[in-house]
Amino acid sequence: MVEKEDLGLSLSLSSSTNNWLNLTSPAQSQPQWNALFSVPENRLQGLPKLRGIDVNRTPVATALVATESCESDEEAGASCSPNSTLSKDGGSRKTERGISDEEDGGSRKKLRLSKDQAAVLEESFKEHSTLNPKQKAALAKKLNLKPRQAEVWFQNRRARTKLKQTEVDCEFLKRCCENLTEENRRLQKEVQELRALKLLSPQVYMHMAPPTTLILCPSCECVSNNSTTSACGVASPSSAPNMPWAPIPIRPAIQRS
DNA sequence: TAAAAGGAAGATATTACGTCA
DNA sequence: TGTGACGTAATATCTTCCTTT
Repeated sequence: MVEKEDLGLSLSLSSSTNNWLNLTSPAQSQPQWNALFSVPENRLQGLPKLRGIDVNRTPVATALVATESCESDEEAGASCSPNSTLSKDGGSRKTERGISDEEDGGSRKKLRLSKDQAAVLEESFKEHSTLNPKQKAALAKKLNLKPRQAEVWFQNRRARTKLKQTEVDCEFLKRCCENLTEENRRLQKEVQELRALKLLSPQVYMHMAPPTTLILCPSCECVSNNSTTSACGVASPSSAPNMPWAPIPIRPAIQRS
């Protein structure tokens, strides 16, 4: 699968049809996601303490053992979650074996990954945002985690990346909207001025330069007033006669009588 | 060859826990 | 010391893609 995070700017939230809108934006310069998501040092420093408990061992690890059979299934390619159910009222979960976490000896606990574990995961994520089963197993083994934990970390990491990207895209579109609104205002004003000019002195108007023509590039929809190439560099009709170019006269058609 | 069924994997929504101000 | 906000691990469910029949 194409890594969507690498696609520059795309607003679509669906997985396979995210090419409906592609805009040149600051995001194209590939934001430094790792900088955006880097965990503040001061936050990490407190993590290993955790009241002196090695979160990867007890009692969390003990509770996680309850899902061990599930993990082994997963290694064979099966997923755990569709077979488990959750009672919404108490958060008491029953596994496919019919044993709730509480019956297993503990409610849902969550561990904090150590600084080193997080760093390794981050490094791995830099290389590839998804894990194949082999990579998952290797990474889990390296970090002394369950494969499911590595998988979950990557899932959440992808979600965070996408959320951040969406925020950036949203900001960019806001700015686009503001710019277009301003441009529209300016053009409206220009139209009014030209209309007034035409009314007041038709002779001066007749000697003005011909209207500028904007070219709409069909591939990227950028607009250019260059007669041979669009802003994106795609050749215009004169050099590429097969391109479905659409010249846009920007000055309103004013009858010259 | 098209269609239905089923599974795998990722995306998304939500919950729950730990930390900090 | 209690509490609310926040980050994030974990879970549940949905969606998409691919393979098989």
